Amino acid sequence: MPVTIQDVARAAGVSVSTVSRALAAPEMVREATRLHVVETANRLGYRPNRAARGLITGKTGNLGVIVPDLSNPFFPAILKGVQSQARGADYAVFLADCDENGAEEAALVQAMAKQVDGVILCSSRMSPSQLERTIGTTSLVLINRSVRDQPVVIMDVAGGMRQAVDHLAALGHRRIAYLQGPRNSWSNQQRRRGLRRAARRGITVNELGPFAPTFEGGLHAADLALAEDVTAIVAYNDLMALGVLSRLADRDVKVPADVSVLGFDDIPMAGMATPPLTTVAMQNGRAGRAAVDLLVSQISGADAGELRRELECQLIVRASTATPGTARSDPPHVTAPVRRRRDEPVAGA
Amino acid sequence: MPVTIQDVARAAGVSVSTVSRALAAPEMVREATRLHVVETANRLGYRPNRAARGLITGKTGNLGVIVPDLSNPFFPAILKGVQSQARGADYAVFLADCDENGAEEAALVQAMAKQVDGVILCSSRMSPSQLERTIGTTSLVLINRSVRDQPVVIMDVAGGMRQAVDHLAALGHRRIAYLQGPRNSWSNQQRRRGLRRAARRGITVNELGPFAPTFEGGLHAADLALAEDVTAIVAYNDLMALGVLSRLADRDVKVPADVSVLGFDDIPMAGMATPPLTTVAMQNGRAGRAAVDLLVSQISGADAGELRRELECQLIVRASTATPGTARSDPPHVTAPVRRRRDEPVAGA
DNA sequence: TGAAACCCTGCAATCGTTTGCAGAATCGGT
DNA sequence: ACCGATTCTGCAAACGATTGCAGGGTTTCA
Repeated sequence: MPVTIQDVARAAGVSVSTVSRALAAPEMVREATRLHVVETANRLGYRPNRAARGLITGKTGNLGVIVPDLSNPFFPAILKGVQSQARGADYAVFLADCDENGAEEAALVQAMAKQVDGVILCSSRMSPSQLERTIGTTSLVLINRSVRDQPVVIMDVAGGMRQAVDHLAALGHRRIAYLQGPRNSWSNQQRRRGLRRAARRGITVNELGPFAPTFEGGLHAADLALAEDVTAIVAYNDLMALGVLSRLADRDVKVPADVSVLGFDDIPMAGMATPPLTTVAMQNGRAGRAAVDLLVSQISGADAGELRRELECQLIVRASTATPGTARSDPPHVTAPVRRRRDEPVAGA
Repeated sequence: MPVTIQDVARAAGVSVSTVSRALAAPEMVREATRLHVVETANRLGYRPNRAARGLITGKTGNLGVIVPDLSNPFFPAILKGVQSQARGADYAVFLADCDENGAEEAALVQAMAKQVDGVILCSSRMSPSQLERTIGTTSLVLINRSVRDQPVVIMDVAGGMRQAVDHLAALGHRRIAYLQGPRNSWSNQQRRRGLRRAARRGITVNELGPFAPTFEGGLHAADLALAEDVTAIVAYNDLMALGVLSRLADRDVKVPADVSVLGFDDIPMAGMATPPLTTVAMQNGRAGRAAVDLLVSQISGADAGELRRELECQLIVRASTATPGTARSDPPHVTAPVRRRRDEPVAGA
């Protein structure tokens, strides 16, 4: 039923080789025949069968993307970049969701390997040894994880965090709390790295947690943070920060008057919170596009392709940060802030 | 480099046909050889080349999904269902994002056609004529759109809306506002269909809008709704409802004391708002799985496969709805609610 | 022991393309 | 008009799998 190259050849009165060349290597066939062939092909609505082509060329024209969890808004944002860049480079993309499971992820790469020219791994959950074993199966590009001399796209999370610290320092904060996400995650480590800037700025950082990187995690963390003697709270991500905001509102702690709150990621909801959240934006779409570029250049054999693409993060200042004590009704040096000490009991989970 | 069926055949000391059969048609080969072949295949790490198989069988073992916009959280939720169900049925999935563009969507189906056994269209943006032309290109399953006798998965949005109306009626609301989304969208039409139940319940509905189906659209709509003489506001979706909540909070209108607010979709953020949003949940993951089932059964030629799968919606009652005037400090019959009349000027966009 | 019946296995064609090689066509120059 | 040099074009093999058909081996029964 579908129209093949044979049909076109017959209709155009030439051989299949000529059709193939007319479409793929225009300089090898006379202009007149080329036009004629192209016209016939269009008329019949011919589209080459990529599988057949792949069989002989060894290239499939596909690439794969594996994400840990589609319902985490972070990944669709990247995917969207991958999508459009891939389409531009005439690649189709296979998608798989590994459910946050490293073994599953490795298996998916294996399963995909034959059908794609390369795979993009977003925030890979594989263990180092799994990863090591996977390298070489097919071309790989990693996003948000760096390993050996594999091409990677990295978000400069530490840099983003440094911007956040500088921002808080400039506002006059001297004691801040950092609410950790999953302890050993790459992201959490990077954020902590950025926090080291604080010392040089004369800021003390209380690291709390780890907490679940969710709204609920934020609710949980908020109370603990309030019990510390800090003027600003930096959350592992926006979801947690939103939770913090919500809990603080419940407890009648004013943001940013009583305490400043910072998030990370700049999810769409961040700008819609009350108050709108100051946060660090990552360039997810860009990351996706960059990953495709890296992958394509790796595939096309240009071993001179760059190996590491680092993307800036950008602090987005909104309304959840201000100078400490700013709008407080009683000046801080007169009345102690309504904040509990560490050793006092704390309400809520 | 990759291990082919030939390698396995050579290593096992049999012909390629035997290998093929040992793996695909176990009953056609002696148990002993089968075991031997399977063992060698595993040892060499053989995985059949799906493209090659597809060439001869005509089946690719892939299926495609096209969504209008990955950054709309509605779609990843469906995708996740598609993903896991497809993996279970041993299909790989191609993903494409058509950027809300019907023509692009049609083109993508064409491009995919040769590489997949069927395509799932989520909330297709194609015009009826585009759709008509696309049908027949390949097997199709539509989600959230019904057409001719194509297999479809439908969310019973009208039913969900009826639950919402019944809920409000039971609470005692008599005048409600509906904030419309994109005027001619299928979803908007379905919601309005469900609203017709209101009449039978003695409820008057003021239809406002259309508005952008976004947080900002909700901000915009909130003021207009307040100007109406209503006790409850039903938004086209949660994002708008969140905007409404935010605007209402700014204007010191208490929810649900002064006015009840209802959303639609049950996005993750809905439960985290203050107050947590009463909304209608759709079974997105289920829809994705159902679509795969329909597609697979259609592909495998069972023309007896069902054609229409309707999924219930479920009202999730949280804290943004209550009896009208419930917690109002002054009883409504004493002091008129702080709500403007339609003809008064209204602040904000 | 021989033949029929049956079960396995191998041969070879096939799917739709690409591509090296050789042959056909065209062209220019004399 | 003939020859060599250039273009073009076609033939056929190859990619990795599946599958109809036929042949080889084993078994069974007389």
